[in-house]
Amino acid sequence: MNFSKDQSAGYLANHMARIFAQGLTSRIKPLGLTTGTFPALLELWDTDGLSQKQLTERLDIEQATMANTLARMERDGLIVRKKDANDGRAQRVWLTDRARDLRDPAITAAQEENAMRLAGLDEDEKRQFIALIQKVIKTKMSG
Amino acid sequence: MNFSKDQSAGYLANHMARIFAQGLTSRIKPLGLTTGTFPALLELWDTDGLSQKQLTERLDIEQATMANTLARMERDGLIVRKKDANDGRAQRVWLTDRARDLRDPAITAAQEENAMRLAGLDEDEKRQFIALIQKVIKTKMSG
DNA sequence: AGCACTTGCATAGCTCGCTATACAAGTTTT
DNA sequence: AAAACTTGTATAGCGAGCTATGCAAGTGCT
Repeated sequence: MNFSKDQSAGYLANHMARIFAQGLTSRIKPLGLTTGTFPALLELWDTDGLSQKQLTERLDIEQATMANTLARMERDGLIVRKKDANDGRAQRVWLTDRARDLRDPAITAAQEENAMRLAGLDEDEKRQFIALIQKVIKTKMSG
Repeated sequence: MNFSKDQSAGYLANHMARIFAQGLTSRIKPLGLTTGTFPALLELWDTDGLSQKQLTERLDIEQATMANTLARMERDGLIVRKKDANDGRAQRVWLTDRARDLRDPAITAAQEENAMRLAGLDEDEKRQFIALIQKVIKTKMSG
């Protein structure tokens, strides 16, 4: 039974993700941000005041993971959590001014990281690459 | 400034890696294995008795991460660490019988997971997918 | 031989992901 | 209205990754 890690999609996916994560980590560290907060920030920059439930749905992240991430974000002054007026269970998440101000530099950092990592691919390859990953992800979401 | 997470290579890479990791986790849990040990096991199944240093180099994993992973592996009876005879600093890592016996079922599990996740791609797409990820990884390794 | 330097590993402490569990606030059933 | 169920968060505890730091074992210079 032969198995080469360098031909294994799962291994390669993990390796590549670590590389992206390390790069983004160092780029956004000067902003006082960490990678785990990024997805939540993207959603909130788009539509502020989402509930924790809505965030987990949009990001395919477990509820417990989101709760912990939001706790760190609140600790670090990026968000405030307020009880929903109509539903005493729900927590609505609101960005602070600081978080709003970080949008542009943070997105720039992410774009730079993406561009650098894909520098070895031509335009066609980049499109294919994105499309293929999306397809693999969709295979899970639908199955 | 527009930025869509679903067009961001870094975000997609992270998401895809999480999906692979969750799938493999559940598949190898019955074997008493976790994903973090998998890369080290692959190397050791191929050539037993590597040093910790050699493992970190072959897997592009930080030394501290490897030390922790090996500590868990030793705790779980997968490996034994023995001082190198010629170099009192180096630890050589040796598989236990149990770890050797797990090779075939573990690799089967990984192959099944890979196959399932790539089920939505045709043969040509699979080849392209692997090749593109390898290329992205290589961009880091060379730069 | 003695000193500084390098190398291999371990440890501390953090983020971020997960599962399992608890619990209070809603909702439905009876 | 009370009981049973569902839903939204929080917490505990673990794995896996990282940086920073410490330290003992080897190497090199003088």
